[in-house]
Amino acid sequence: MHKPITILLAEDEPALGQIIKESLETRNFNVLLCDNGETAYSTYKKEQPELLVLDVMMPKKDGFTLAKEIRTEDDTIPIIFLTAKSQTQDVVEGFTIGGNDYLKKPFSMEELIVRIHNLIDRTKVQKTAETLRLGDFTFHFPKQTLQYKTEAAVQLTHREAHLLFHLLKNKNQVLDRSLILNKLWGNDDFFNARSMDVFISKLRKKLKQDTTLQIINVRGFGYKLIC
Amino acid sequence: MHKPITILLAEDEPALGQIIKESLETRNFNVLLCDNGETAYSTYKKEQPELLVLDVMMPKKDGFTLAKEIRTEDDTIPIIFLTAKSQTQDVVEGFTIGGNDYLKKPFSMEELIVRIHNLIDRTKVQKTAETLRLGDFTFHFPKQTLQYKTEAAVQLTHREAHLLFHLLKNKNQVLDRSLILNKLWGNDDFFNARSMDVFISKLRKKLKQDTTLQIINVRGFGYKLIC
DNA sequence: AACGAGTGTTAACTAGTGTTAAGCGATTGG
DNA sequence: CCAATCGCTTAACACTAGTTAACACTCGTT
Repeated sequence: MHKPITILLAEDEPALGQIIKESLETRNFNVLLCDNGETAYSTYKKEQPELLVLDVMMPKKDGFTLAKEIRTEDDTIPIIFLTAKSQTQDVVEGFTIGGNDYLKKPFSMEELIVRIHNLIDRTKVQKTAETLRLGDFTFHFPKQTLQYKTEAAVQLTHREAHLLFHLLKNKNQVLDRSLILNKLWGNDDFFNARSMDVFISKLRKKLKQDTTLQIINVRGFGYKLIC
Repeated sequence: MHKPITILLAEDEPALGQIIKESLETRNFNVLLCDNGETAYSTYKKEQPELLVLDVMMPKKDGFTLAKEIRTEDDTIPIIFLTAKSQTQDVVEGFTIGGNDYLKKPFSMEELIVRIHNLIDRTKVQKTAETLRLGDFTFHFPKQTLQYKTEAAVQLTHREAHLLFHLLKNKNQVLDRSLILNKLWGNDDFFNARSMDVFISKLRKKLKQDTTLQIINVRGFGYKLIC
């Protein structure tokens, strides 16, 4: 059993807010209910929830404005907007950028729960893929950059970055050849294996500034990144 | 306390105009009263009010004509029309699209004030929803403008704006080439793909003031906007 | 109708990326 | 110790993407 996820729910209509809160609680979420944008903001600051469900039309501070403020402090937290039917499609769609979603009222509780799970999964994936330290290097996987100490960051190619990412994820363990080949190339035939050799060679070259790092070969099995 | 909102009131009947003006002023609005369409237009140009209350029947220039002219310069400003009972229903309703509302004479001052507040809330919500943050840039999709910090906003073309919008909507994720091509160009043939390359190039140029932003290529798949 | 500004497409050239090939080096089991 | 296999490295190649400029088209103005 995982520990419950805390959701901040801002909804000014008391009856609806209570129904949503209770439904989510039966799904083992921890729900903080606020009835306007201002208390929602202070609750956010205090409790640091993992996800926000915000009604767009609220007294004192509307959902979009609130979202903007919170986004200046955390631009990865997933947000679901609850919108009245009067809201035009494209205005709302414009706000679905980057970890946002929206739901038109009236909606079914099932829909809401599905979207909550989607967003949580997506951000979990993203979090594992941030900046990684690798000896004297800083490896930023999303940006595909590799920086030696404070020197200028070197741009890696897509293949290089993914290969390094997998090696790093399994650092100090043997990483199976065919496993990577299947994951990055789709299959582990002879030619792809040769191609991978080339990339291992390239990575070694790019990592040799830090002599404590080594990609060593385990004949017949795969590679091991020592660090 | 917020700073007062400026309302342009165009009403040719002096007594009525004065009553409305005074009522609104007690509600802390700043009211500019004009008694015909032409002076209303020049006052609009000079003062840039946030909301318009226009009598439909006015000497020199009627309210609808005036609204049309103003809408060519600002198509989001909320407008409330004051109509005589002689006005047919559908003519008036046709004009309520897009941030407009209307009120049949005679009306109560309360009604007017409620509608003013509604429209102002609605446009406030829209405005915050429409401006998107992108690193140090502010991207306004409907206006197709891109502003670096507090510098003057740069006008984007239609293609540039749409492409950037989709990249932003899928920020930090790979956005499939053929998906964008089908969405923006209609199909993903060779020539459109070359055309898209050109726009990616243009966007990179326009975004390079903020070095934390990058449009990186994922060979064979598409692009990823890092921010 | 002619013009010009602005926008998007096509074309030509350049740069970058990943795959294939080939030769050499290392490791291991017989 | 030698042969077979596996891995390493470099370079050539094919393909994808990037950049710039020329061209074509649209639209509003004169």
